Amino acid sequence: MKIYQILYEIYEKLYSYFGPQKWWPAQTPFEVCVGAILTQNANWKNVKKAIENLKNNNFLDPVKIYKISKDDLAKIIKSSGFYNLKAKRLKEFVKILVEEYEGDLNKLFSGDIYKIREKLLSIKGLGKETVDSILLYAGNLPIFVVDTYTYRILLRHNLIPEQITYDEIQNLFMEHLPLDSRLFNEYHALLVACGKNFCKKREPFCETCPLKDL
DNA sequence: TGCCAGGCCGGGT
DNA sequence: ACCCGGCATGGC
Repeated sequence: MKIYQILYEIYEKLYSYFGPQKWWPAQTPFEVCVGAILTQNANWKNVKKAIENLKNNNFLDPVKIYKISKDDLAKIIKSSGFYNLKAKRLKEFVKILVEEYEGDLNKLFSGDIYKIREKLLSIKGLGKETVDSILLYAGNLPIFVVDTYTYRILLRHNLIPEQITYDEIQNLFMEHLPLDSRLFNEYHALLVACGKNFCKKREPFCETCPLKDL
């Protein structure tokens, strides 16, 4: 069985089980960026509250976040957890966005995708998953997002070794699938759906998972 | 009710 | 080059 066949089989099974996921759950590209930072090791429901709180206070805007103090911002995003850290990270992000791209995500996203990726990765507090989420879901650029669910699901089906790196998993998808942002968008979202509903931590294998007969 | 969530960084070995 | 503790809330 070829790798790409397995990857397609996973996709097909998840898609027919869960249906289209319509990701990212946000109304604007900037909201995607904020969500990507706030969701670092956090429950999405808590992140949603934090984003709602930003909206209600009229702070879901690059320049507004640029100007507000870190401590005030931290209070608004409290429910997302690690709020002091994340307030700092959000401000680091908008600092670059405002000072170097006129606060315009379209300017940030124009040019070579890997140059943009390096630029974003140079911002303290933005790691690979956060940056790739921003590129794919805010920028609509064809990069595959790897997260803990991706790793856990592949590992549980013995498709990868335990000590594999982020880049290796990402390459697995990107070298064997067409570089299509719509496909990558849906695929990652489906893996998250599967991880949230079935492939839980601590359970050895899930008998009701749509991927059980892989 | 404890464990976990759509990570990342910095310091120690 | 790895490994680990710290960061923190709220859902279930």
